[in-house]
Amino acid sequence: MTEGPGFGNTLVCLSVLIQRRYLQICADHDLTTAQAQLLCLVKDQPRGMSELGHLLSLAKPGMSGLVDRTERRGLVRRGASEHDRRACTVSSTPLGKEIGDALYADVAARLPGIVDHLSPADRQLFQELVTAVTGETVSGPCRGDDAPAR
Amino acid sequence: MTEGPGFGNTLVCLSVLIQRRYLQICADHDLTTAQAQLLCLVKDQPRGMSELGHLLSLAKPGMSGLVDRTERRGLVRRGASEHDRRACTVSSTPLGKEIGDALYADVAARLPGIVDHLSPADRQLFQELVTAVTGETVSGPCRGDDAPAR
DNA sequence: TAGTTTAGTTCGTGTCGCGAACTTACGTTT
DNA sequence: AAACGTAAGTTCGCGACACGAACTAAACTA
Repeated sequence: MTEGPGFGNTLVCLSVLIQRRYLQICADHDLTTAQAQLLCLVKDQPRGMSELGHLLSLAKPGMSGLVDRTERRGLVRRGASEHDRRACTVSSTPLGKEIGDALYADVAARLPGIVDHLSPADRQLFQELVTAVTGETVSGPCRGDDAPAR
Repeated sequence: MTEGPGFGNTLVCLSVLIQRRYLQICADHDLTTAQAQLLCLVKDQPRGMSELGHLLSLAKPGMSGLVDRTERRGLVRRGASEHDRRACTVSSTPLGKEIGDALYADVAARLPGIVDHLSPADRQLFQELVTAVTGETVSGPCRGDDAPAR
């Protein structure tokens, strides 16, 4: 137990810091964070609803609603699955792909700004550690796996 | 620009990781994250609505609603301000204080679990860097100041 | 005293996400 | 083949959350 008692709370503060900036970036692209995350998962490949629900830690009604709203904005599209007539796949429309790519680039450009006041060496170190913490899952955009409970 | 293109997204992943765990801890204390943050800010001292709105980055209707809901649960109380009959202060009830303290302790105990798979040396390093990033604001619970725009 | 600013509230709207109940389709069993 | 259990999504009703606009009341200012 090397951590001081305040470390847990500091982590919350860090998360809030990131979330606020992320929210702002999403808003600049006229997206909510939920729709942004969906778009990022779908912009380069179609995915099934249950897969998305698992990645985003959403139950089925949550996924349905999110896809509904995003589809209504013309960013995403439901398609039929090949081998299962119950299932459907979610893919991005050209507009969605465009917005998703722009958002991704903007996140890459602007989010690291929260560490601007660190020295270059510390920035580098921080980046490596964050990558280690989030898991070696550097796979593409953003995963969301997290053993839900303990 | 030392950061790789994926760093911004990695930060989002980290934030999601923290948020999910935090959400679970809050749920275990029967709190939403919004109410938890409010409670933490108020459990050791009364604060005014506008101060809270600033700390939580909420507009006035958002604050009113949040305090409404939290007050309805008996965790928080509105009181009159000394020098301004328009203003009101928000303070915690004994129940709110109790729950807030328990939540705070639980956050301190369980949130650092996300770095469990790091080596002790890396953990220590990570903790220091996160503290540096969130600002020297180690003041008590959790602040929320963030220059809203870029 | 009149006009302006400030603190909070109320109202209407939209996003978000849950549980419960349901429909449809798949897979298996008998 | 008919029947059952299971899995994928949807719909409904609910509550939390937070915004802009419009409002009230108190404080400040001229």
